[in-house]
Amino acid sequence: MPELPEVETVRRGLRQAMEGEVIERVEQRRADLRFPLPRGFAARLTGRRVIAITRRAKYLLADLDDSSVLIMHLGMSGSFAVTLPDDAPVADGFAPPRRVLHEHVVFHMSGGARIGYRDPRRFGIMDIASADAISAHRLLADLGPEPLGSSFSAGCLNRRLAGKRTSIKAALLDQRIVAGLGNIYVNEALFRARIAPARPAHSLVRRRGPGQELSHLARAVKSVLREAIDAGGSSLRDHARTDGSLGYFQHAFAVYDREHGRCVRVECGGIVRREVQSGRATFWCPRCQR
DNA sequence: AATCTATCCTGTTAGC
DNA sequence: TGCTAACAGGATAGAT
Repeated sequence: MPELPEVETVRRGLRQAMEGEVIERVEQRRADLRFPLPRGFAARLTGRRVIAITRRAKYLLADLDDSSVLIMHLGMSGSFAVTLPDDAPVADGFAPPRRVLHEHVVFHMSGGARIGYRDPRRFGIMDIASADAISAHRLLADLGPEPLGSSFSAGCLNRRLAGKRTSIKAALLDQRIVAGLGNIYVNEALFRARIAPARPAHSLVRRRGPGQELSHLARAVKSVLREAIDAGGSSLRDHARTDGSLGYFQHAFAVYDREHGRCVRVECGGIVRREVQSGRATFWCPRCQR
């Protein structure tokens, strides 16, 4: 589920509960998620103080006080739930704590927070790496620029899309070109930029530097991600903030999951279409996206 | 080299 | 109501 805005929302929640605190205990309830958890996973984290929770693309990174880094990816269905000591249910004796289904890892923090990682489909990832080699880690090494960073721009797209014969939609989903977009936000950004998803990527490239289309596109990517972060992400099925509250950017979708809907540009009058493009649902307004 | 396809896994939902 | 099939926000190994 989670794309960059959802991961960023989760990061902000984890900061509250983890930064500056010591991981006092780790419960590991299965040996693997998408990949096997590293050897000695719980032992290597126990007693470590969390210096910072950062994000690279859709990866969450917990910098620890021994120069190691806990790398976490939510895959399609991963979520974190933070329970603070104050949240403890009043002892009325009628609500025994029910074991959460598909909760695979639990961190118990020195401040009393309980942080449960739940991931029904188990496409998520956890790994521990050394801080000095973090950007060379196999999961992070090939990632393109952060779309909200200063290195991502129309000029950057102009260079990276040159000669790409694949569709602009597939290109934006490629984490090597720009890192953090997924299916929802690619659809939304292309709508904002009024670019048809099936356009060959190279057809947007201009020899002498980025043209209007890529300028619009770079701006659209940034604006849709910023607005989604401000809304706490999009809650379709799995995504919730770490306190359980829902994001609400799904109400702002212009095209995603709006097949047969009227184009939100009222003067357009087009009808949103859905088509499967390289195996993924694509939504767009054929009238204003060209 | 670039680009597609199938696949990991489970839960939800659309359709019969 | 109950069953089955299709589909889901990701990423990648392997085929072409």
